Amino acid sequence: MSAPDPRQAALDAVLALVVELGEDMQHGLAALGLTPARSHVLWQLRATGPAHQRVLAEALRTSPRNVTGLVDGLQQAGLVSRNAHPTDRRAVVVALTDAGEQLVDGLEAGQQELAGVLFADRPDSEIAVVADVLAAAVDRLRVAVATAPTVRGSA
Amino acid sequence: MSAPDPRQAALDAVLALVVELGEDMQHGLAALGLTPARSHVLWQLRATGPAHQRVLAEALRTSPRNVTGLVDGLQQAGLVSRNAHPTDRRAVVVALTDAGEQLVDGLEAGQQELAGVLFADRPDSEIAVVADVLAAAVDRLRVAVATAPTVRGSA
DNA sequence: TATTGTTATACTCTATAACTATA
DNA sequence: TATAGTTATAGAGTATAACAATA
Repeated sequence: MSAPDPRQAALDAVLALVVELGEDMQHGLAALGLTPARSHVLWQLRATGPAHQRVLAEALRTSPRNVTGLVDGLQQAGLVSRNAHPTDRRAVVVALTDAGEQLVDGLEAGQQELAGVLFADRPDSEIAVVADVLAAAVDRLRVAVATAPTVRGSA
Repeated sequence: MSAPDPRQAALDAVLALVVELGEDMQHGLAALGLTPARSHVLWQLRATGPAHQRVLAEALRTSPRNVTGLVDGLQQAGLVSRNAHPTDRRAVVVALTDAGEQLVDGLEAGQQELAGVLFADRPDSEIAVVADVLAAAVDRLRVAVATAPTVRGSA
């Protein structure tokens, strides 16, 4: 379609990857009885260890109400447990169960495998450029979002 | 965190960009009274012209039932119209209204602006590498998904 | 008999507001 | 009075199944 702006082409590729990646992830998670939102909770707990629901809500950038629902589902699936806070009887501490921890380990293994599939047959030098440029893009986007209310993409 | 596999680093950057990009898009769309799913319909209609709902369902990889709901919302917002099919009285042809077309134009302009923001201050040579590697990654992912049921990522 | 789109039903994610129990 | 988490309510996205109209 007539060689466009290289930046536009790069963004197009990113967006296409987003779509494809998102669908594959969703299918993979569904096969494990998970949803993207619930897997976020698991990843977060694994990164930070046991956490208050309020802290989880902030980290996931969602409402406390939503965390209640997500933790409900994960607890029912036996992937997390709700524990009493040692000093604050209002607070709930959410922690990964053994099954939950095992499941996230599996997700991480899948992710590494995925990285291999996506970038196979490409020299490390190119991959390094991609990682560098995209990491910088994330930073720029964060700054832009913080400055202006919204930069605006689409999908 | 100890220099990891460059491929893993690149995937991490992609995923981080996905999260940040996704949130910004969602905010931008919400400001226009849109959702990601509805904007997909608009983009699709713009790419292909007026379409049957059944074709839309396939293109969006969702159920016909879902298309009914999405088109309902867009029609109510005055962005698309439902028209009779010339020969098949069962079928409904969905088309962008002028307002809908205008809105997608605006989305595209925002997308181009976004591409500029993300990749500012980077030489074209690097951007070209990124576009090339990511486009290849999308292809590989599609093949992998078609071959194995799911490659598995996470989020 | 097959196809198009709909209604019916259900589940998840998300958000806001009101409420309870603590602090 | 403020905070943590819940219930109440509502809208959107998605999926399956049953159904009407048409092919």
